[in-house]
Amino acid sequence: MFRLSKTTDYGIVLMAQLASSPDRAPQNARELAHSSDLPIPMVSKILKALAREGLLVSQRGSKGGYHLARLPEELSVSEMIRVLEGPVALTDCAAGPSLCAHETLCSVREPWQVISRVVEQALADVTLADLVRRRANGFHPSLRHALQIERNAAPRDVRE
Amino acid sequence: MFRLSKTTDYGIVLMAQLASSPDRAPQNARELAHSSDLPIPMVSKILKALAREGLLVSQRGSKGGYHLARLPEELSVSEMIRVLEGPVALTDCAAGPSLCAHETLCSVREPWQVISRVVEQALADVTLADLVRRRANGFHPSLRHALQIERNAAPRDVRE
DNA sequence: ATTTACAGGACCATTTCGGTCCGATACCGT
DNA sequence: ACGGTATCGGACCGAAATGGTCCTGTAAAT
Repeated sequence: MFRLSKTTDYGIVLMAQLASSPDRAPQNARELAHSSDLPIPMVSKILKALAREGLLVSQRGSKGGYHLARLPEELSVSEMIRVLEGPVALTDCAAGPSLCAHETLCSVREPWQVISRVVEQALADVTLADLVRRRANGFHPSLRHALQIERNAAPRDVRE
Repeated sequence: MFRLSKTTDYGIVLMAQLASSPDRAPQNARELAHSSDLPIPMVSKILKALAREGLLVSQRGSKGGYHLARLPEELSVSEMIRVLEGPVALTDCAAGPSLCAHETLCSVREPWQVISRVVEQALADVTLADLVRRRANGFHPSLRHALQIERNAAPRDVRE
């Protein structure tokens, strides 16, 4: 259905939760599960993955928990997705060579690579810090194009 | 895994196949299956869906087949995806209201809507005609940003 | 009338996804 | 040193989506 998996979705919400904590103190799975209204085992599993991949730092034992491994400004949405979901690519052939049997004779492969790169770039232009800002004003300049359209409420290509 | 489904992938390949046919004569499922090296039943199923949704026009009977309902220049990738896969949105909450139980208290919902719109815009800027061009030079101006990066081979955000 | 080809389904196997649970290990406070 | 907490790593499971096939009916051309 072309959605991010729940795991990724929740993962980013959790990262945002951590980023918006005022004192940036470590939070444990139970606290995060409570504040984001998600089941604890799920939250725990996702946090483990994020820590294993180096986006979070874990602290075991009593008074333990997780905190961000980097500043929210230094962490792009594209990277969070890549870590939880794999390389950003709309098709297998755009992710890497020899993943699709038809790639030698397929004419749309190159375009897919370009499109995937455009999408990735858009996701790379949004940081975790942007996500926790109250409004969308601080987004990267390259997103102004789409934001403009949104503000003017004059979509060009919405036929449904 | 954040990929388009095979159905959508194949569907777009088939559309490209139809668009690149020189005389734009209707082609039947068997021909298309052969030229794209995909199983006939699968191709048939996808073509039916595309016709039902109005992207293709079907002609029954002998000498029948499918042809494009619109000019390749007038058909965006975003629309093909929307037809085969549903609305372009990275999360449920970005697709529409009341699809996610947490949407009232979730802080990242607005950003997701913006991001989804950016992605959709990128996909809307590529047409079927672009896909069948031999090179990617003719893409929409708003994609130059990413294309530049590709040409210069100086990616900013590739840590893997 | 016969042949061709789409239309609309039902149908199925396999994988993925969302979610849970457990034993082991590490850390803190007393 | 000990007990309480909390993460770590992994197995595990049911349900749903995915990829793919097949069959019956109907429209069109010769």
